[in-house]
Amino acid sequence: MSNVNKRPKTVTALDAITADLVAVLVAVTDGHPKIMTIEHAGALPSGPFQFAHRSLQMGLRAWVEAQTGHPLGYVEQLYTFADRGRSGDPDAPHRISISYLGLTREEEGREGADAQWSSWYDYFPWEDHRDGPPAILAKIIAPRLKAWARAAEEPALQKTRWRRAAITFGLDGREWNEELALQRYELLYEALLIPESVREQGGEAAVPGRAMAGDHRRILATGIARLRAKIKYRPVVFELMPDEFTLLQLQRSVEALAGRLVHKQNFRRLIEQQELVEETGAMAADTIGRPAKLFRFRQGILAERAVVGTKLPLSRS
Amino acid sequence: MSNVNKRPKTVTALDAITADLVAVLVAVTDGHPKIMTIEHAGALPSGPFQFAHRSLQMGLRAWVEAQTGHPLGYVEQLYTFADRGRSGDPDAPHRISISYLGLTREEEGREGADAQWSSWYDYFPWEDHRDGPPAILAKIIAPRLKAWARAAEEPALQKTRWRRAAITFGLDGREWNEELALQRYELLYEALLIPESVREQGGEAAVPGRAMAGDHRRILATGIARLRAKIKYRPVVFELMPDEFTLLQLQRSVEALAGRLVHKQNFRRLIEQQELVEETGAMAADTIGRPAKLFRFRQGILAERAVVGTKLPLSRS
DNA sequence: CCATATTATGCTCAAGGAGAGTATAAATGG
DNA sequence: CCATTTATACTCTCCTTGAGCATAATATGG
Repeated sequence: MSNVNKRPKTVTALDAITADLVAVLVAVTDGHPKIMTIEHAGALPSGPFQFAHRSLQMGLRAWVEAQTGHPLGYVEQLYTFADRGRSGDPDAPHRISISYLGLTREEEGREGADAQWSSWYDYFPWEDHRDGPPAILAKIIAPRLKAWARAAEEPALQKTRWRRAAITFGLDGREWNEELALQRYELLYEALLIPESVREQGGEAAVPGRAMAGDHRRILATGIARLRAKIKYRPVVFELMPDEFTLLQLQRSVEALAGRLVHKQNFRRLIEQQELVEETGAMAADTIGRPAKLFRFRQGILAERAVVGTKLPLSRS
Repeated sequence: MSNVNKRPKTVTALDAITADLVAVLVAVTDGHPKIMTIEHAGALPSGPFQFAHRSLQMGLRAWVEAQTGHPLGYVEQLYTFADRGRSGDPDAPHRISISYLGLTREEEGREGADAQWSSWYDYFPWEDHRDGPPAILAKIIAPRLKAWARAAEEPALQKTRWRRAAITFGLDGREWNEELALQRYELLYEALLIPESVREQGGEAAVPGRAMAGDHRRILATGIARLRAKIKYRPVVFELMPDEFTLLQLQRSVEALAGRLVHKQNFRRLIEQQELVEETGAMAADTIGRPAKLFRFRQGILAERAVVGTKLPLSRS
């Protein structure tokens, strides 16, 4: 153990490592959760890591703002990937990818030629349960996972596999848990049901859902899972909202991210009792039905809530 | 934006980056939360990053087991630090530190010459509230933070500073929140009240608590905060327990990590109703008072609970 | 003008969970 | 036997949460 803390004194070519940033930039535009993509919606924005800033956070912030013109509201580090074989070429220089989650608002005409906003459900069609469980689940995913489970040699493994599938995808009468987005992707990956794993290890059919370069879709799944967990106890949704909004718009944004519906009255109760918002005095125009009050996020509450906590109602049942 | 995704083709010396792993290895020995340290308890175990494994997780696992002989139960990535100026020398090769949290059991005679187990409250004496708020809080920390707040130029900033201090440290009648360990460290760092920041930016007095090399104490604080949050909804405590244990021993371990006490009866109620444990049939020997039943962790439940969730009672009041 | 659709908003209720307290049981050491 | 210590079983109350009912305010089509 005594040699563990010896730090390398020199950097040789053999040690060569490159690091880059990968960003999951999220916005919600009238009920659609979007992510910034490049390469014809086939990759997440990424770029070589620069040490020009005091911290990774600030580096990412500056980088995103320079590249996209979007100010970044909330930033959070997601995960650092350095798995061998990510590039496919064993002699390639080792690459570490540090991924971040960032929240913004979609703004018109800000994207570059290569950059665009894409709905994240294009990549994960099984994740949107706002209109009930998507047909693809029962029709395609469940049967294939069952086949995968049955393909195991030992009966014990068959059972374990199927139980895992049932838990993560809410099959066999189990509840759907929207926070398991990453586990679901990883399970499909392991079962060779998505192009990314088929590409690497060879396999047959894939499940619907747009693929991405490298492991970008895994990174996106990580971001979705993290954000879905976070909105339940931190007021991060507000970063995605315009300055003024109705409570229904706020609710729709939460639902868009969570991929499931929320009880309207209870949602309002929770929002109001936590004093997260205040009335602007104005009413929403151009709406169907009874006009709604406009609200704005209470800035004063931010400092406190950012540390402590907030609750949003997302039932598990 | 179109140049964002261009990956660097060659690695030049200018790009040189080194990566290393830093581990927060936690064990609990009869009520004392311990971490593995090296360099006379002045640093966390760390070492150059090897790409010899399929993933960072597995790399860390193999590395820790080789170095310490400890099998690693639970492993979780904490954070990747790459702040400029971490080494002090601006010409030094850039270093990225990927930190991990690992849970084990302390075992006799396994440590190397340089490695030892240290109580984590040696580094964060203000974090242990099992015997009520530590005296150091009211006597030393609160006054110094008040002075720091008052030292601000503008009255508004003074107020903001003090409010932040009060929230994170539970002052002014606010509740203590054990999960804010990282925020507390960062606040003290910012207020130049700990050796690490004084060392960097110059300052006066420091608050009690052992310092560590580099930003290791920040990493440790990150690990503590993460673990304290995690034990409330994932059954990770069991990784720290021996094969058989009494419910009180289990409770004491939770309390050691959380740094606060738990209502005994409610703790048992929650543990039992979740079917996390099963009786071994044996009773604890060599105890004072009425002998307690011995329990073991229900292995069967692991697969399910690892995905879903568990609750441990840690009141906020 | 009225019926209908659509959204906003206020209120109630029942079940479950969480925090806290009481009471009793089983051991040990004097 | 008594004090002490730990184990274990219940109970009670408050709060939260999920869910539904009822009503208000607007627009539209007939």
